[in-house]
Amino acid sequence: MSKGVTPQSKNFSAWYNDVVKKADLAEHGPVKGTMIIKPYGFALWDNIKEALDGMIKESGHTNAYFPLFIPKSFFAQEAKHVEGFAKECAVVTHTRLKSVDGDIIVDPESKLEEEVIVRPTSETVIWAMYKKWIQSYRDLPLLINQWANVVRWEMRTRLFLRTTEFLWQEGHTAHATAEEAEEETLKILEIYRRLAEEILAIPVLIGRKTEIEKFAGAEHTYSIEAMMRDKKALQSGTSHNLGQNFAKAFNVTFQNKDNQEEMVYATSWGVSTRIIGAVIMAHGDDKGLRLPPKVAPFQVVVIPIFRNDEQKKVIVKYLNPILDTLKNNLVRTKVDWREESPGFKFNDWEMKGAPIRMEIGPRDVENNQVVLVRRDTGEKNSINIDEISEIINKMLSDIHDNLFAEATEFLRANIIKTDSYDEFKKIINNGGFIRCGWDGTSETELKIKEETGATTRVIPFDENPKNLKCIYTGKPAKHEVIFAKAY
RNA sequence: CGGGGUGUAGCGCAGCCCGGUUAGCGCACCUGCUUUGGGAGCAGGGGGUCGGAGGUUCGAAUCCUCUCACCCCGACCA
Repeated sequence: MSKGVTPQSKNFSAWYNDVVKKADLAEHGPVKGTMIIKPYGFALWDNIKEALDGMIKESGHTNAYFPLFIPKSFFAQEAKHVEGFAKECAVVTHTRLKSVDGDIIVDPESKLEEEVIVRPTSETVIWAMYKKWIQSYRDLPLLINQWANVVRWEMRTRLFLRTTEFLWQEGHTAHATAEEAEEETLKILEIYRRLAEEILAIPVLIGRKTEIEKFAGAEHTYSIEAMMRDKKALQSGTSHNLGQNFAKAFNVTFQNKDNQEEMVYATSWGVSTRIIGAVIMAHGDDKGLRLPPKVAPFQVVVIPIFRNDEQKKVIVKYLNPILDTLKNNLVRTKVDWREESPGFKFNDWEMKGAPIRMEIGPRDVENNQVVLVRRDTGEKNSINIDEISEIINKMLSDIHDNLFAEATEFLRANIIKTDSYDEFKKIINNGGFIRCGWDGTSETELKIKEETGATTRVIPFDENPKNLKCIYTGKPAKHEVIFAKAY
């Protein structure tokens, strides 16, 4: 096993790092906390992005692009927002370097009058623009999304989960009424749920964030929360109802049908490259990644097996019509012609999580068959090439369903209801989500966090606080909440 | 920012305490032959001046001073 990865059971963190590296997804950049997303990892992101972008557009949003740089003064406008981000902003103070005695230094003469902030998120620039764009109710709703990079100078970073710079989409919408903004916020949350469950095969809990956990500057925040295989939570997408906070901060008003001036209502929402971390940790096993077929860079990886050039020629000839068939069926296929042994390639593609492996050797050519091996179950079958497209399509869909079912069962089995704080502490220690009553106060939340490391993940939509008592204070519960240790 | 640690070949490390010929090892890489249905073998080969600067010394990867970077643990976070 020396060539494999650290087993999950031994050290989940080490397993994660090993897999990211060995599956060739990403590596560290030269500046602390930065990440190089390698071609295989980026192909995965591209597929996720394409799926999400499609859903965002389908629901009436259009893409645009706003600048990376934001004037410092823009951050003065929304107090809570600043408070939330001030401690992690990269600030541009100079615009030039110069060479002094062979050393490169920042040219002091190039100091900027007003420093420029590298966006940690784009609410402020976007709302400064929206002010110009919105005058009438006819300008609303304004439904814009952008794919961008943002920078948050975090203390502790981990590839995909928390990097100094990350990629994401951020949606920013403006509405005429509070109801419409709320509807939008929930509509997006549903898109995120579908992305997680229907595309990535990751079951999620959905609900509202508490005051403490909500976005800086939001009225309230909704999120999708996934359970990783170490039973910790990963917030995988958030949708914020910003109320009129940003409209007030940037003085964005419109005239309604009754000729009255009103403040605009806003939402913002985002999914980042962090979701790749969710894919890794929700499905991966000790052999490596198990990628959901809908986003796997290669859905079928072909391993040709031959002993000499003549056999290779035979395989190529045999393979060509099969590849054509798969291509016509829009199956993403890769033939691994590398000069490595088949055994090496089997392991390598298991590490990389390719959903289906197709082995083709002399035996298969002779019998008009191919060997298919499922990554999720390890199941191995010989099939006749005449049935190849139906079988592969079915298998890809089965793999998705199976990954989802497995993760759903895992989630279900590890959400525990309790009313005992002792049991709460035990469960949090061993890993798992807790569903329990909470008195609704931030004090209680903070104390629990301090004592156990667990935070509230969401107030689930299907909560039922009646007859429940707060897990900590014993007072009547205001809400039923999910507590867990989170990434 | 507090505590701990590490910088020697592309990667992972040994050597350093007790200075001394051409600085080693594993993986990776290159060439050749044999292999190839679960991580191939043998033979040959290329590549580093030891994070940086200064100092001690006949001599420094090794001792001293300064400095830079990164990693791990904490407070903060999608």
